Amino acid sequence: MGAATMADVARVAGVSKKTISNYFNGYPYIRPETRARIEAAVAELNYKLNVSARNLSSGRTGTIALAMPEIAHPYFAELAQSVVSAAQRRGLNVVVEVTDGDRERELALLRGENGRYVDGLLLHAIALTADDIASSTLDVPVVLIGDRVHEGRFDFVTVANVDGAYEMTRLLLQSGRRRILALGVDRAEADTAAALRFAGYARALAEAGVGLADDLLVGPLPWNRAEGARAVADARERGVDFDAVFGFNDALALGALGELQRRGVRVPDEVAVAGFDDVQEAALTFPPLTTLDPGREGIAERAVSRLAERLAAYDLPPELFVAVPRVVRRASA
Amino acid sequence: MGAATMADVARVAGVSKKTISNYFNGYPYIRPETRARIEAAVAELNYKLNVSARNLSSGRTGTIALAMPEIAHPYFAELAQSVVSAAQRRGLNVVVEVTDGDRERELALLRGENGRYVDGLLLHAIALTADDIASSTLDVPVVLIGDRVHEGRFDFVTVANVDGAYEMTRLLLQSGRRRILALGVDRAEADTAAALRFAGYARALAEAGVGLADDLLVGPLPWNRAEGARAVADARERGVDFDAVFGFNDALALGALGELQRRGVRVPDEVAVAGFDDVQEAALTFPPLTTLDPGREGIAERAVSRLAERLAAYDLPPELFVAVPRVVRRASA
DNA sequence: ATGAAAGCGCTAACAC
DNA sequence: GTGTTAGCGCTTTCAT
Repeated sequence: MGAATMADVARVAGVSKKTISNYFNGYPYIRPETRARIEAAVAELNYKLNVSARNLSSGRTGTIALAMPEIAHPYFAELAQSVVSAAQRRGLNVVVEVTDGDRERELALLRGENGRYVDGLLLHAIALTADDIASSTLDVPVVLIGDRVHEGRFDFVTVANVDGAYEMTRLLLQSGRRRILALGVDRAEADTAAALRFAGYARALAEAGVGLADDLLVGPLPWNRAEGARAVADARERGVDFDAVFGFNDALALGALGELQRRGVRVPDEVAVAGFDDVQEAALTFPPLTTLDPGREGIAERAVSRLAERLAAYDLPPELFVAVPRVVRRASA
Repeated sequence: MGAATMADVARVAGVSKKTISNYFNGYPYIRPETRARIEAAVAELNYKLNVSARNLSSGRTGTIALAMPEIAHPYFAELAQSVVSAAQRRGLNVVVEVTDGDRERELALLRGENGRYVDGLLLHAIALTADDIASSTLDVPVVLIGDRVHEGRFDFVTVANVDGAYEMTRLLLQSGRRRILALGVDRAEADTAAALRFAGYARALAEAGVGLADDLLVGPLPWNRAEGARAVADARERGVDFDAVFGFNDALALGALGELQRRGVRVPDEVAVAGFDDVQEAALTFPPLTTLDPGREGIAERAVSRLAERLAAYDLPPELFVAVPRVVRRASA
């Protein structure tokens, strides 16, 4: 048996292979009657274009890879959704690679260990160092997404972490809060989200003449909900006095919010709560969470469009795109 | 320039092309010294296997498509994660297709309109009819995932919706609840999740000698959080008396839970709340949500492994796999 | 354990 | 508008 080929379709339709190829590639100048004969032949033979053959011949795959630590986390799920939509709009398919935030897996992608199977790579790495990134031997375009700003060979799409955290902290200060529990602090590595968001927090406090208090800085810790809840429970147990919580991501903030409610603390009257990410759920809690919208759609769109540009034109200089988060004020702060 | 090919690597390593091919395909009988020369040549030339060429030559792509209505919804995000993991374990890549639950897009996939670009399709369709599915002209294996049981040409992986809803309703009845608000009811189409879960609910009530009350059946409505909240608000406004809420998915249940809290109704003391899906968040609310775990991991694993089986062996009879949901009892009911 | 040669099914250049 | 031809870079017999 064996599936029908273009040659078969050409024969049945009584035209040349090239015309069939034209048909499938959207070439406009095909006579309506020819077109009809082609369509009939395609239906008769149940012909399916062999994309592998096209790929080999054209040197492109029409596919990009999206690599990220995980999919199930709301932030990444929403990002993946936006990336896939943006890619679909451009006729690109998306292969999703899950790295578990494992440096080896991230490196493997930058080394192209699986061979050349996509036209480009969108990589949200979390474990790679600047040197790792510089050492890439990949021969297709790469666009990095993430928090650590890596100026270097690749395009980079990131979020204004410092400014975002600064704005949110200012909002809390303006509403009269002075003892703001910061969840997710980690100053060990300079360019992580944890360090950058802390920097914004610290800057706002300094500007307002409010001192940094060690007992209000919680971290390093994993940025998930359980830890957010635990941190708040802990602070209360230890008798730490605070009138606001700023979770450096929504998961931490939502965990904190839940724990405060469990303890009967009124939000925002007694304690205000703010997050960072604007995941869908943030709008749906009670009270809904005040947070920072990083502009996920914009990030995805920019990352995909930049990759698409590189697919078309080589030798573009690396570009840095910084999305500016927008404060989304809801009832929690 | 042009990237290096196997022939180049063969030349530099001083072996034949076939040996290079063997090397990349995990053929074990290659002398260590040969292997070393190959590796040196690969590094020197920065050679990347051309997967398109391999695909054309071998007639396989090593890639499957996962098509679903959306990614950002927690249920689908978690399913996608599990599918990608299961596929990675088998050395398969996953292309994610988003259909928006649009029948035309779902049909396009079953018609193979994009040509042959994957070895198989995992389709979580929500709009397709049995006829649509029967009309598929796709020439690669298809495994359907979903709520509507479609016995037919394709393998089908689903959840025991009736039994699950029955068990949960029994649990509520056993804890003394008699007026159970059912969220998401829709009896219009026989084999939808809405109809099946309702059937389980009704069966449990009947068995317990509790009558169906029209004012306790809410739907049809979209199965999201806002609707869950609205349904509860509505019921309370209208003075409907209920001592439990069974949301036919977690989104509805979580919306209901939030609304009850907003209104100061104690959960589960005054009203118990139960859901269906066991999304991650269900464990993290306050109180944590009692729900049904459909066994997402198992579903994903089964769907992928069935597809992998079909990739290897043709002419397997279609199989129906029904995951039995497990009650996860938490504090809300 | 390795080599030689024949395709896989398409695209792209160019001709008409 | 349509046809001809020469590859794209592998895998796969079949030999050795």
